[in-house]
Amino acid sequence: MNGRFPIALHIMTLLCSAEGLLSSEYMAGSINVNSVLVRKELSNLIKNKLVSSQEGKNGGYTLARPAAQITLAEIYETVKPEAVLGQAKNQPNPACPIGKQINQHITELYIDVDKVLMQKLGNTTLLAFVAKFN
Amino acid sequence: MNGRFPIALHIMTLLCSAEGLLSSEYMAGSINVNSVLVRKELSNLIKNKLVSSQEGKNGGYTLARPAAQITLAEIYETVKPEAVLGQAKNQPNPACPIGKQINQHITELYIDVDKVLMQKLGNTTLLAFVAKFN
DNA sequence: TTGTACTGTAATAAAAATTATTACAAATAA
DNA sequence: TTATTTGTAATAATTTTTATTACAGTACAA
Repeated sequence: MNGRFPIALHIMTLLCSAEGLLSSEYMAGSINVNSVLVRKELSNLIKNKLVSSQEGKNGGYTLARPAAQITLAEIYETVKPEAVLGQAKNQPNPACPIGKQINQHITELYIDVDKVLMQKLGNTTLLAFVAKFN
Repeated sequence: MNGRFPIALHIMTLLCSAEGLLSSEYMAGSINVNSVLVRKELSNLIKNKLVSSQEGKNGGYTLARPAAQITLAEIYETVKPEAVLGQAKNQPNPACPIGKQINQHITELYIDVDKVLMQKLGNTTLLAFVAKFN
């Protein structure tokens, strides 16, 4: 697993608590990662309609919708990996009766786990998450 | 995220459906990864009392307890990463009011998510998981 | 209309994590 | 006592992640 979700959440938190537009440079300063990485993640958030941007001088980024209407599930959705609990890159032996079937059963398990996870994350709005900050 | 959980689950599934002892070499053949990696994961499963081993010729591995008494939560526990939904390696800017606090709030969120996840995985025994195989 | 400060994105490099390989000591069955 | 297996360390190869550099395009503002 990588750091995409924490970074996306950090971005969304910053945007939620900001007045106007924020630049990727400013956010990179708060998160403490490279600004190109921030813009890449923002580009992804824009594609998913959670953020909107304004190009040009004095441009920047802002939430596309009210924070009360955005859940953590939607944010996670934008960075969600193929496999919730990890994906091995091996190809199990098709000649083995277990190896032949295991990927299918893991996939089914992951679908169930994902459901539970999304339900949990869907319970918290971005606004509620940010409200916890002092 | 890495492939440790699928591999650990594959190991446990093989052991569950086996009669006697299985060698790491055999399991590596089914999983299709290096046998040293399998032994490393087995070593971890042994440390967590889910597997026991027998050294020497004709040695191998077997479940330490009946599969009906082992849940997927216990298996996940043995490979669980620090951060369920990913960990960024950045150190957020302590001079930023958001950056200063975000890690604490992410940690709290992760504790909640972990609870839900473990509950879900705790509902399925290894025996039940393996029963799905044809 | 020109300079400045942004976004957007590609290409590449650096760093970190994961997996594979090699090697060998120790155990135990035959 | 030989063969087979676990246990583990050291190292190499591969893959993934993150950083850096570069620059085109947009829009504001003097």
